[in-house]
Amino acid sequence: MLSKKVVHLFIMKTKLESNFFQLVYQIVGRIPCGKVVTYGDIACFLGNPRNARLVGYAMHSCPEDLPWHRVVMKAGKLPFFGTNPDLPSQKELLEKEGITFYQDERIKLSCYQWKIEISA
DNA sequence: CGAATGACCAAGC
DNA sequence: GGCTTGGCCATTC
Repeated sequence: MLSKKVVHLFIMKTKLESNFFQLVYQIVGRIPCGKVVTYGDIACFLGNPRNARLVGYAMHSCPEDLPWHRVVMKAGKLPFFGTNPDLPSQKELLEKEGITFYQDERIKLSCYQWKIEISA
């Protein structure tokens, strides 16, 4: 986990939009290619380990340019299995980045989980 | 301001 | 291992 100081700085930085959602968006937007993050990790990073649900709620109304597909559940499952026929499914997007899955559509978290860090 | 909502999580069976 | 239950708390209505 990160030091509280880093988290504090990060929050200060994004204080303009002190909304929980905005912070979530900031983090998701910084996820590197080929990596994934869990809802719980994001919640932890923001200082509220129990807010995983809110993170998911934030994703529900996320901007289109956000790589939301890199956010997965803790068990490695995909939270939102492509309901939109027009858009590529989350699995497809991840596979395109070189991420592979088990047969049961679960991701290999141990390999791809990203340690959240904010280095400007 | 109170009540409902939710792309989650951990514990229990 | 999978399914069910309760709790969490910011956002919305």
